[in-house]
Amino acid sequence: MNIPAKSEIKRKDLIRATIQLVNNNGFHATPMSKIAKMAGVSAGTIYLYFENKQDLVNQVYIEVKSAFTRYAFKNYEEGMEVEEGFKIIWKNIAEFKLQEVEEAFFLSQCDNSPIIDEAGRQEGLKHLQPLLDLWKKGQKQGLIKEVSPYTLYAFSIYPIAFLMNMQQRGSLRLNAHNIDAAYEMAWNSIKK
Amino acid sequence: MNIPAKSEIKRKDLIRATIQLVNNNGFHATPMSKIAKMAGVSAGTIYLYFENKQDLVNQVYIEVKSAFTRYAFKNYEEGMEVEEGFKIIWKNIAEFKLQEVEEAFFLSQCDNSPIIDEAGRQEGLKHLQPLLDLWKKGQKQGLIKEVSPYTLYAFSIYPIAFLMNMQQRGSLRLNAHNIDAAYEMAWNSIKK
DNA sequence: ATTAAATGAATGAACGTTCATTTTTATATT
DNA sequence: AATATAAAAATGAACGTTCATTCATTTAAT
Repeated sequence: MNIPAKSEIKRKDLIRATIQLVNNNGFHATPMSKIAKMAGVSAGTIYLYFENKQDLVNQVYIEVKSAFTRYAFKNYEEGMEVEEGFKIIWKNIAEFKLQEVEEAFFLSQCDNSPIIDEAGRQEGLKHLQPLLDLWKKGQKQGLIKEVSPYTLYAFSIYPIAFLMNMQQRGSLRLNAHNIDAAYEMAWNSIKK
Repeated sequence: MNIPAKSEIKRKDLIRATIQLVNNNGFHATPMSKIAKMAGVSAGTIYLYFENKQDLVNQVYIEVKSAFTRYAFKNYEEGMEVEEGFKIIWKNIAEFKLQEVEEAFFLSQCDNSPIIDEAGRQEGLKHLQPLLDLWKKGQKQGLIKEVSPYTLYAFSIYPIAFLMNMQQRGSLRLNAHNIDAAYEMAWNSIKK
């Protein structure tokens, strides 16, 4: 196990603080001074780790997005049957959004607003390639509807974000039973 | 035909400007001075129509949300068969999001961020009641899955917002054929 | 003793909001 | 119809605050 350098600890603290504050107040209503205070450093220190505020949130976005992707493809291998593979990935994503609430909420806020510039967004999109490949394979095998990957994503993955938001607001309580039902709906919508 | 008072024209101009600017820059990155300039009034004038900035976006939100709801239930009547009624409402919502892009984009941004305070959000939620009633009827008749209305919404309505965002970013081009396919996916996910 | 890391007060730009003043509109008087 | 007067609407410069960023100085590490 690597012992992280102190500087790396501070960087993580800053990222954690940014996520929390942006979740609660939004990007522009989150002053650098508060981020610094929450991370336990002084205002100027942020600029040793990040160029400026925009660079800070870009880096946070990319970091969280790739944590998400790592989580999404846990236990998944390319050789798998289409339905089995999809189920694993779907459940991973659901689990991430329920376990890592702060990070998931941050992502959904970024993905639905102009906070992140186009460069950061492109960077974040790449990572879902294995899922797109799986869908393509499923379409070749006649298992999955012949619609664009965006449409498949819209009906099978995107709804998870809504469920998470509702749970976050206390309007909904998700348990294993609910999640199984939701998975069935996702699969029913994309299967041929 | 009513001729709107001049003051009402200015109010509408301010609302239109707010939608456009918040869509492009986000709420906090949209100064009152720019809203005023785009609406063709001076900064101080805004405060004759709205208490303050928060009140402005709250009112914009409520106004756009109720325009959306009116659109959603066009040609719908309570006596209808469940599947027919759902199809009409679904297509209305899709049409709104494709025709009234600015307004739809504004709503999706508000619904995924802390811009709108809880009061405004509650106000906006009420309006979907007829759809919730229709779903309840469908569940009684054994036509629709026995899951919470949030879950039904997540899989059948919420995806439309994603498709619209992608079309807005040029990643996707929606035509009548696409939309029919998308409707099938929505129905497949919620039907029993 | 040298280098690197961190600090936090200072700076200047930008913002929301106010209000004394001006401009426009409506009403009354000749 | 023309003019005078009052009321309403609109203006935009000014105010106080907040913010991102900088940098001379201090503290810690090597």
